[in-house]
Amino acid sequence: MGRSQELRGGPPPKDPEVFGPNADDTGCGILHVDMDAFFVSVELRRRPELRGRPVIVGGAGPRGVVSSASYEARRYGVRSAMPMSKARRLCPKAICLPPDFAAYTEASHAVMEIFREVTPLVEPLSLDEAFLDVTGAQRRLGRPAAIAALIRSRVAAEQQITCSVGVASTMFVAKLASTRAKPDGMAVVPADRVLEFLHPLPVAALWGVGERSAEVLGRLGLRTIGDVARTPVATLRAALGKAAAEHLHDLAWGRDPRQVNPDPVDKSIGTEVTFDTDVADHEVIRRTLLQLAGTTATRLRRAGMMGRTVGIKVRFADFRTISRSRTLMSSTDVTREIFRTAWELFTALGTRERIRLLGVRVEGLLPADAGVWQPHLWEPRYGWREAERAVDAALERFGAGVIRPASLITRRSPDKKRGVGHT
DNA sequence: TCTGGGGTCCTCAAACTC
DNA sequence: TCTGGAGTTTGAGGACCC
Repeated sequence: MGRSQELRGGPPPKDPEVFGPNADDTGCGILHVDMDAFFVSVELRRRPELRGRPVIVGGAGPRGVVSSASYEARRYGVRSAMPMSKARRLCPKAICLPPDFAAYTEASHAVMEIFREVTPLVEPLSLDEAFLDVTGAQRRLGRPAAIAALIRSRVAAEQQITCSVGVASTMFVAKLASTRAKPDGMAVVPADRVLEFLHPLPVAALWGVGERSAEVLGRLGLRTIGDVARTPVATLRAALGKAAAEHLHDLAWGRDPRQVNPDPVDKSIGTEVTFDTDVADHEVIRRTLLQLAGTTATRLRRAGMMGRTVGIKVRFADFRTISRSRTLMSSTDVTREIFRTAWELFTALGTRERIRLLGVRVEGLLPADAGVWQPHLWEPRYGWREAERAVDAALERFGAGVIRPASLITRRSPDKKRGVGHT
């Protein structure tokens, strides 16, 4: 969940007069709402006795990372995406909780529902943040800053979660503004003061600049967004490529043509797993790929989508990561077909190396009812697809785990992270 | 220190098509 | 029929986002 505040927004030069809640919000129809330490906040609702204490939500296994940290834990240097082992070292007193995505998803739906009562133009970015275009809601609900305040108070009152809101004329600036407002605050960037807001910020605050690009820009002597703005696009292009150069130069001048899109379509669906300990046994790998294919296929069917390209991702013990993919004759959402392709892609690698992570992904998605699915000539009218749909229905009714491929049935309860199917 | 899992988008090269 | 070039598709890899 997000990069650290230092990297993202730099030291926030808080000036309530200029970028505070009372700044001029004329023409600032875009809101970016970001929940504060969302996963932790959801946990604290049901465990209020933990309030005020350092709390970390993260993977419990030996290779888990921090998903969310309370502000008390952040004081010790704990950050999201940090290995849990390091987080525990930095803050031994922290209470560490395993993630409960079902609870976070439910809380997220409730919050998004509040947003949709304000405007239909809501674009969720993840479970804990969303863009809202409130341009059309102003006659009904008042100025953008007033709408932002309304949202903040409703989320706090109805969900017992604080959030921060950025109010601006573009999505990019609204996002930076919400970062500056954290925690539990609001920032307004007046349309005529965007450059004043943007240019002192570090280059890493630009959307699309991560560690690598920041390093490249640093070698050019570019430290702030203002530096990027004043650099000829041709120079940026030579360093970063055409698309990135033009994109960053535009953002640096406050130009962001994107509009809030309430119906973004999924382009791929996939599942991956990191083993607790590296695995070289091909039988374990085969079973893991079958399980990953099954999960992916189930998610595809649940989403009503099919895809034509099947890909695998393999991360070796030394963290080298490769991917392989193959485009099929027609789209699929069938476990057997996805697994068969994934296994063929894997065996074609001819590797015996120890593996840390395996992933299966299906790309090139189309709605399943788009009529693009073509059964093969030799495929029976009612085949695996129908069988798997029946399994979906049974799982829906009787719960996860009641049905699974015979090759995944083990005497022990399955634990994919230890390698599927040790018997 | 030792790096999750879900994704998107871009670049580049090779293969393919016209 | 062969060939070169342009455009498109595919596949791999990497950077980045939350």
